[in-house]
Amino acid sequence: MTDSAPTPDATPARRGRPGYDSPQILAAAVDLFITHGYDATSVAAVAERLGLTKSALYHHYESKEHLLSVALDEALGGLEGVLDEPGARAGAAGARLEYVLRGAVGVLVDRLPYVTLLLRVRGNSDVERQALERRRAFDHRITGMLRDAQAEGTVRADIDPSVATRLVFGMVNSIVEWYRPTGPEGAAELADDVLRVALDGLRTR
Amino acid sequence: MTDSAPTPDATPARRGRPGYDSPQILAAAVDLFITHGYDATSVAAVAERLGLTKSALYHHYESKEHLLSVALDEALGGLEGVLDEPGARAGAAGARLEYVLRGAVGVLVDRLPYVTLLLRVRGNSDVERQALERRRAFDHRITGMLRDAQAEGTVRADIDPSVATRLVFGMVNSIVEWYRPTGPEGAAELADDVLRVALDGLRTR
DNA sequence: GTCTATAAAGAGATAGAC
DNA sequence: GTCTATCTCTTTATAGAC
Repeated sequence: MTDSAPTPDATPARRGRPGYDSPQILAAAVDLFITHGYDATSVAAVAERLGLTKSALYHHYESKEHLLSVALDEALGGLEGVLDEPGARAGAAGARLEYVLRGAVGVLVDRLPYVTLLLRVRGNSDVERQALERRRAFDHRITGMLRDAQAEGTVRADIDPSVATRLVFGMVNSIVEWYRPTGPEGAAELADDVLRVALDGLRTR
Repeated sequence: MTDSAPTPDATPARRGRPGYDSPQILAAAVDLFITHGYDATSVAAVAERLGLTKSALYHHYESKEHLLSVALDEALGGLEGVLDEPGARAGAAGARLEYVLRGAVGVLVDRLPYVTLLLRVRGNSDVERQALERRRAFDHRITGMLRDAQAEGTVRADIDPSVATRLVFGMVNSIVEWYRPTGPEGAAELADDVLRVALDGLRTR
């Protein structure tokens, strides 16, 4: 997706040493970043996981931070993509908000490791700060949508729209802490549960 | 709260060098752990923040991990304390659940840095794994409460109690990502907003 | 209770051979 | 595209003086 444009020689049959491509290396790195934390993960550990040396890895990615940057872009691109889909751009604000919530859950599940990594970024470098800035922009667009839904009367107006957005996306984002695609619950059911709680609450009526 | 039992000499008037006590050192360390991440924060950085040398700091805490351990205990003790209060132990399950949710928000706000740190722990050492174990035990007690509330009919039964607990506590926990006590919203108002969304949802009726 | 100095290990990154 | 070897810097932690 990111750097995987085929190189001039299409390497039809692989020979000799493994020969990883960039996405495979990225996936391994992200897995380690999530498990042990970005800072606690050494480049040597990523190389070892792949059965490579550090130097071989540096041939594919110019720095540890470059790995992080590509991974964060994968997550942010997915989330921003939801906002650009027709269902998020046309119709009543309440329906658009529902569409975006469902879409965000979908991206979370589809790109679980990348979004997990994104949600752990705290802004300790330029790469991280730029990612946080894109996250903020995403949040602001949702907040605007929720405010519109309050104005049209489909969402309760007794909560500040910014607080409501943060609470609901806090709930959505927390999915990365426990959801595993191998479990009994599918992505669609998960999204249904999220929408049930977010829109109608836990209380019986 | 943790190590602050007064030492034999009560040091009535301070003389000479700063002379920090353990809680002050802990607070500085936790602040840096949160800002830059535990792994990315060096002991030297903590010492520098306090105007001390590393050696002076090692006189108070035997290791970097000991600082983490005491900080996590501060957060876990607060959360576990809520479950031991009368309001969490007697009455209808729905009311107890509501009490615990409000109490958890209170602890989050009161001990914001410590709980923030707790919520970033991933289990990379014995100290972290023990903290995660205590968090899991806390969650299980809440899940039981929610299941009881479903049985008594005060909480909707069409969502798995474990999923419901995770979603609602995902929302509660996400507060540490943005809430600052200096802002316009007080802890009680925040808890009200959380309960509104968690129990009744965003949708108007 | 704080200091200077240092040990020992590991980090990110590069050079240059194959 | 991968290797070995190495550079330089930072890390946690300790020794021992004051």
